[in-house]
Amino acid sequence: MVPELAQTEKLIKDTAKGIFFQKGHLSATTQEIADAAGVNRALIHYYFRSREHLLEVVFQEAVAESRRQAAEIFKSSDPFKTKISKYLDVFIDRNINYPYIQNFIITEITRNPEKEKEYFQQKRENLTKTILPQLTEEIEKGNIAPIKMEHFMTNMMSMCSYPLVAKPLLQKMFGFDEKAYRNFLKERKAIIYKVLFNEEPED
Amino acid sequence: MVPELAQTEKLIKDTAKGIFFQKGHLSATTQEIADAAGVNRALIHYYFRSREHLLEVVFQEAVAESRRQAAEIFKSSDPFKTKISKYLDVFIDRNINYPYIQNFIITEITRNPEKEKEYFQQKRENLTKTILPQLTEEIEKGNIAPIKMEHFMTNMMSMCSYPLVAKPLLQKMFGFDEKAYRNFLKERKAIIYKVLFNEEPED
Amino acid sequence: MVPELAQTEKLIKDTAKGIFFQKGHLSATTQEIADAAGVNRALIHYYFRSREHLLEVVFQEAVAESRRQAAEIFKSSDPFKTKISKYLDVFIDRNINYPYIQNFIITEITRNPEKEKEYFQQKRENLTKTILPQLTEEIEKGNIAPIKMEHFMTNMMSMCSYPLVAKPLLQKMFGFDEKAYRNFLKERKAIIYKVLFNEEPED
Amino acid sequence: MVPELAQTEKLIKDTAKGIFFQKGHLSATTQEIADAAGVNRALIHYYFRSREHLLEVVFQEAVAESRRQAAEIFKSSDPFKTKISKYLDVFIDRNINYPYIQNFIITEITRNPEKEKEYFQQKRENLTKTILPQLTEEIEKGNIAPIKMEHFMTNMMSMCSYPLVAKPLLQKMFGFDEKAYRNFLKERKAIIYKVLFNEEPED
DNA sequence: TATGAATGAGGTTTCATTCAT
DNA sequence: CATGAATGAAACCTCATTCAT
Repeated sequence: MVPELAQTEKLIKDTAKGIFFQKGHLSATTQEIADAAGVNRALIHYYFRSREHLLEVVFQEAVAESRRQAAEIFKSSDPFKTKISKYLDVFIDRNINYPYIQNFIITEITRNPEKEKEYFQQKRENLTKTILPQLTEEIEKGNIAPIKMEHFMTNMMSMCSYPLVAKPLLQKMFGFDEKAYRNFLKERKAIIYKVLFNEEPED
Repeated sequence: MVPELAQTEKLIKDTAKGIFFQKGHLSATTQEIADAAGVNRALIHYYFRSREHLLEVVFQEAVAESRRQAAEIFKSSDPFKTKISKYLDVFIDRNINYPYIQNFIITEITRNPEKEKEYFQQKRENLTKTILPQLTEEIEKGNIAPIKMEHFMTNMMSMCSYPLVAKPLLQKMFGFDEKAYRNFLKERKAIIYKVLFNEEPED
Repeated sequence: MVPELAQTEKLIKDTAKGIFFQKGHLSATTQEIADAAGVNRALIHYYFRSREHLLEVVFQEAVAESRRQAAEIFKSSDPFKTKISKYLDVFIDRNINYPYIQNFIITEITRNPEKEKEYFQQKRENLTKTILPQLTEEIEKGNIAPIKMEHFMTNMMSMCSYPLVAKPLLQKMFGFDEKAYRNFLKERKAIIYKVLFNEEPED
Repeated sequence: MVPELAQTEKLIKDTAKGIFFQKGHLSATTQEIADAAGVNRALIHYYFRSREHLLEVVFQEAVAESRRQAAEIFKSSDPFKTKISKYLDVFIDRNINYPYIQNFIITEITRNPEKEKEYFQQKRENLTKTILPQLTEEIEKGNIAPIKMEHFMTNMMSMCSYPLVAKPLLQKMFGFDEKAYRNFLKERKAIIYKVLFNEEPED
């Protein structure tokens, strides 16, 4: 009730982030968000103008750091396998807290394939100009078993994202509680590395 | 204009199946479905009582055959790797036509984790009573590299489902048109087998 | 309660017409219109999609006949004064039933001057190509006292429209009830003619 | 940033006056007014209690001088035609700067006919006790063609007010820019006099 | 079996207004 | 004086669903 230095905007953002990306309730109502944050519904519009804009803000904030880290990793001069290893680490560590961001991305792209056009443009360039040559080189050196880039990437993304996207399904299926599931996700870093390269990761 | 007796129910079902599971428009309105089927919106309620029930019916119909086939495969006396190989074949061939069924399953379980309780109960039993012993046996025989059952299953499910769930995303990223994407999915049968077992499939 | 052959759409239109253009309540709510018509508010959207569209439909319907009649009068081969006389007759007779249409037009043009652009384009052409030459001719013949076309038109429009636009104001000021006001408006036909041409109208 | 003591109230009033009565945006939001004045929205309520009250204040201020001048004119011992001539002069000169005040008056009276009851009471008395005898006298003297007081007043008010009320409409129709329109309005003083009395004004 | 009409519940958004500092 | 924050009321619109024929 006592507003402290515009904390409320952050409160709303954090609440929304929790509902959208931790609980996975992407269709949450402004009323639900307001209730969860303990504020008046109109306040959401006061700070964020529209539900859509709130979602956008919250999403960008949630992925900004991930993307920055990923870019940094792939710009480095590390060997290819090290890059992948670091990427797995960062990807899982960050998404473990917001498991449903991946669902959101998928849902958005399905609903509106033109959204984030420029992002995909850039991503595609990265793939052909950065990943592809490095992967090819490793294959030629005999360090990696021959595989098309698209399948390699799909394998990696699948094994990283699906356990997030399908979290409740796998939890139910394996009987994992929250803690066990977090642990399971952490284990996957090494598992995925091993499956991709058929060898144990270094550390 | 004169519908052949009771064909309309099927028409609605097929139309809904297409919109929901082929086009991936899970939030489609009854009006949209009715329009696509060329029927009056009220007919949907006449035949299916509610939007929710229609979705349920259409879903069950779409997965029934898959589940039957899967059950049959795992009940057989084939060697484990053969079972997996057959399963990959069946799973991809069936889901290639309804790529968004996996999204629906995930969405539903996320929204309401208690849904399909008995199905998961049974699935979990299958895992511990059927898959786990067979996998353990193969590992002991040295046919498969040591791996926890949960990771093995997650690897397999991830690499099967994610390319369906995230179809538009991968299409954009790789620049695949519809035909190329279908082809890509078919190739994955062998790819997944190889990644799981580190050896080429037999046929 | 017993719907008779889609009368309801007409009922809503007529009710809206009454509220908007007879009572002059241009800011009437969809709820108010629905209440006045005795229907559910959503029905208004069922038939007319949006409040704006309803207003548009109702407006066009209300002015269509007026415009047709006016066009006919000015296309005829009558002498200029006869045309004006007929126009006064038609304008007042029609607007007496929907006095607030003039307010609506003014409000709309004020709010959005680009609306009905093409209508004004045409109106302006009419003025310079049709009215101006005829008025000039009459002046040269000595039938009308010299006056700029713009002032002539403004005089006429003012004396026709203002008593509609400012109906309640004049009613209050003169102490006229509804019947007296209608009568007053009818009298104005001759008055305006006389003021414009400084002579009695023929009939 | 440091406002000169109590200038803000005037700033808000002037801004509101401009928006309401010069730009004709009668439905302007408190936010819009605050933005235009460069002040916080809450200040409007601090000084004026409510949007409605601000409008009232601004309106009264805008018409006070006009009414004072009009009263003075009609209280004088000038001949009737002189009075009218002076009134036209004053009315147009004042309203040329606030063209939309007339719209506001009309809108208000339409919305709530009981508003300004006492003002109309008095106006009506003026008409019967002051204007009517003078007009009658002039008619009997043969200085003015016979006409009912109500029509005379309506003619005059129409020709004065309508060009203000319908400013954008006439501007569009005649293709007048702002300057041309002001000029047009000034010309109308003589035009109206001539139409009312069928003779040129003296000066 | 089929349909046009009708409804109620609920969602987003806007706005004047008030509060607390 | 001035302001950012907060609120309640109300507006528009959409949708699944039901009704009456």
